[in-house]
Amino acid sequence: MQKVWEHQKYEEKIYKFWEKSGYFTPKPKKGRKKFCIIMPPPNANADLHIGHARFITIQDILIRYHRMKGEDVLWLPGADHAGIETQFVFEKKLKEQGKSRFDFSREELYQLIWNYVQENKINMEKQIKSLGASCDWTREKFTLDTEIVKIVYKTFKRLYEDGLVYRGKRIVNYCPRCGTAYSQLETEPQERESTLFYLDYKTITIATTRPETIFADTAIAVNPKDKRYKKLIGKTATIPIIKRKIPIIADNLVDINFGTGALKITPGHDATDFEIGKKHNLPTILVIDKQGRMVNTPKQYLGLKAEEARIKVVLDLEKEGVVIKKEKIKHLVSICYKDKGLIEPLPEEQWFIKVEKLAKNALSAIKGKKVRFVSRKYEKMAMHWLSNLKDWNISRQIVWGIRIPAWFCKDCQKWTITEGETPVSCQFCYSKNIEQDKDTFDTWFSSGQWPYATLLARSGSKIKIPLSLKDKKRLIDFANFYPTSVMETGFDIIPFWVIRMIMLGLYATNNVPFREVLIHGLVRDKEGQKISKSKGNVINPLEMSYKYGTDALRTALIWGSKIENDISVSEENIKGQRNFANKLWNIARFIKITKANLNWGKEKPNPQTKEDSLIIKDLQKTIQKTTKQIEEYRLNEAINELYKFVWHKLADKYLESTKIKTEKGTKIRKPSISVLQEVFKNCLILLHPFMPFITEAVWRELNISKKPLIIERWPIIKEK
RNA sequence: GACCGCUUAGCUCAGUUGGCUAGAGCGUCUGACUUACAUUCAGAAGGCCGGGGGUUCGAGUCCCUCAGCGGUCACCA
Repeated sequence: MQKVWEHQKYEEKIYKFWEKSGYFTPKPKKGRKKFCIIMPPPNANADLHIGHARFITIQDILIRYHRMKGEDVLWLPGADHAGIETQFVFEKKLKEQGKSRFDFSREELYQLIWNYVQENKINMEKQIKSLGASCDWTREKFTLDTEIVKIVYKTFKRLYEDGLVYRGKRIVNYCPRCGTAYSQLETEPQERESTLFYLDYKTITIATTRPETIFADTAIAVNPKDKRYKKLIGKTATIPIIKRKIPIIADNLVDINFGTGALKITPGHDATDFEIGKKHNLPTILVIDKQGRMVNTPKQYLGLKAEEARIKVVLDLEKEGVVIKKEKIKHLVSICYKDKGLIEPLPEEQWFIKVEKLAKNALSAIKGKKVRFVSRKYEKMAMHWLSNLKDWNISRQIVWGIRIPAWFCKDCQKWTITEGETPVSCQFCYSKNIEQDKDTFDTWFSSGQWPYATLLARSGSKIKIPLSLKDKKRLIDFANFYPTSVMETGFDIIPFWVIRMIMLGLYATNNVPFREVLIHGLVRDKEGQKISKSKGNVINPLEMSYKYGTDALRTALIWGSKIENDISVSEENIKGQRNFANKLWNIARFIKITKANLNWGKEKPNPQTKEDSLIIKDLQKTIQKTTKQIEEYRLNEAINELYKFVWHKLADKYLESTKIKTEKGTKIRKPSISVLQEVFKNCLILLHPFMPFITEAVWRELNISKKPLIIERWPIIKEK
């Protein structure tokens, strides 16, 4: 054995050995406990970052621990096509080459992105492997795999038949630059300073920040409780410039204290106004188109961008003398989460999921502890979201994704929904004049089905959704591993992903997709700052793994903070863990040099000195403690416990007490060897989930067993 | 504005049914060239556990309150 742990010589070989031997692939037996984690599929559009490394480590620790307990363990890896994200990244690349998506046909563009993603996927798999992830690559899934897509289609069709999917005209969050609508979740509020204009509508004065939309006004609303305006309800007001008369109506959505308490209603360009307009049967007028330019206005504004039009309109209003007051206010506007530009609320025909019922079922599953959140704060977050959800817009006007299996009949104006196959004709009037919707599904609609889709996909497509018990006999993976054990993921995607998996899982399978939810915090830098490229504090996990060893990186990623909390990681931390790995290596080396590794385990541990008894007692305590800590997901405490035991109790104290100096060199007291073997063997077992490479390497170097460590049994201490 | 969380050593953080002298890593300081390991060893300093009040035999831990920080949400035009 070399003087120091040289991880680079071992890691790749050991990983290949594990994978080739099939230890990552479960061979389920009846009656054995099952443990399953579906890996949150990383987006197949970039390198792994330190955050990925952390969650892969956490999941691998749990997986290895349960595997060593002798359970049937499945960790299913995957990759996400990540619709908008990926198309966005790809378009950026095109831009660098001086091209844009409009230079290609739909098919060409799809193929180009496909190739790009395939490349990334292979790269990503390599990176996950280098972190020691013991996931079952034979079951790897991609969100665009044929089998997965089939299941997504089926779910969509059934939702449609159940009346839970509808096509409706609603205000959507349209980004004129991205050329697509977004869901409620994909917009961000941003504080902006704007001018609030008080405009004279003859009978009443209103306040608005968007005077360019006055041409789309179809009413003025006041609060019914507002004494100032009671007499005016039912009368009319007059839009300046175009002099159109519009009714004054009452609606309690209007805030009495804002502006003048009178709100101009523009159903075409504002979500609240759209709602009010619907309630009062007001017409919808559009004055801004999808490119963000003015339409349906007096000639002088036509074709202008909305913000340019505003300046011109204000000038004209001032000329007319109807601007009563101007006031600077700070208010929140919606911006696109991708390009940070203004979102234009527009009424659009899109596919929506009615979420009320689904959310209600998800809520009661959480309340009934069918899904248990390990951390209470995140449970509250999920419940808060579920209680406030709006209908989910699942259409995206992009190419990269699963195309919606809906065909529009130009003759009878009805939609034919299929399970993916192209219909011969309209199912209502049999016209052949049909055309498929150009839109694709929101990525989260497919990843929301991930737990059951991945487990079912292996069994072929002859699956009915919802699944019946009869199906289960045939569907082995699904029967064995669903509901999965733990969903381990980041808090930022609780609303996008976690709650939707619960909703869709319950809907499609009548069962929750997972029993527990473990949410991890962010990786931060040494000072606790968020990691970002612009701050220049990026920690590259692959570089660190290469420099200090994967085991060191892994332990550093769970060291010191609770899983659910943010963690500070620095190169010094990783170095410190590298030192620990080296300490472990050198204990092994010492054992080998002194030939204390011969006949490993032949003799039962036979404590003779008080140090012998003490270390055996301490070992038992450590086993008990760490087992409990892992069970309760307190991985930081477990690794700290093991660190202290190995370094300070075993190496510093016990090992020193067994040394005898002879003329030929240092030896270990013979009667203590059996004790030392017992203790060290258990250290390797307990550390294996955290530091899989070095423990497996040492296990082999010392010839402890013919069986590899990865499938060695976790020790059980009987409680007294 | 609403909801949630945090405040413990110089720094980053543990401390889960309230109970030994409040811990870890890093950092700092003193000493050691001795060895399986200098990626080492022996030791030390450093804490009114944010402020105040309460419950209790006993509070870092439970309750109330104040302050500071952070997060999530929100239709205020």
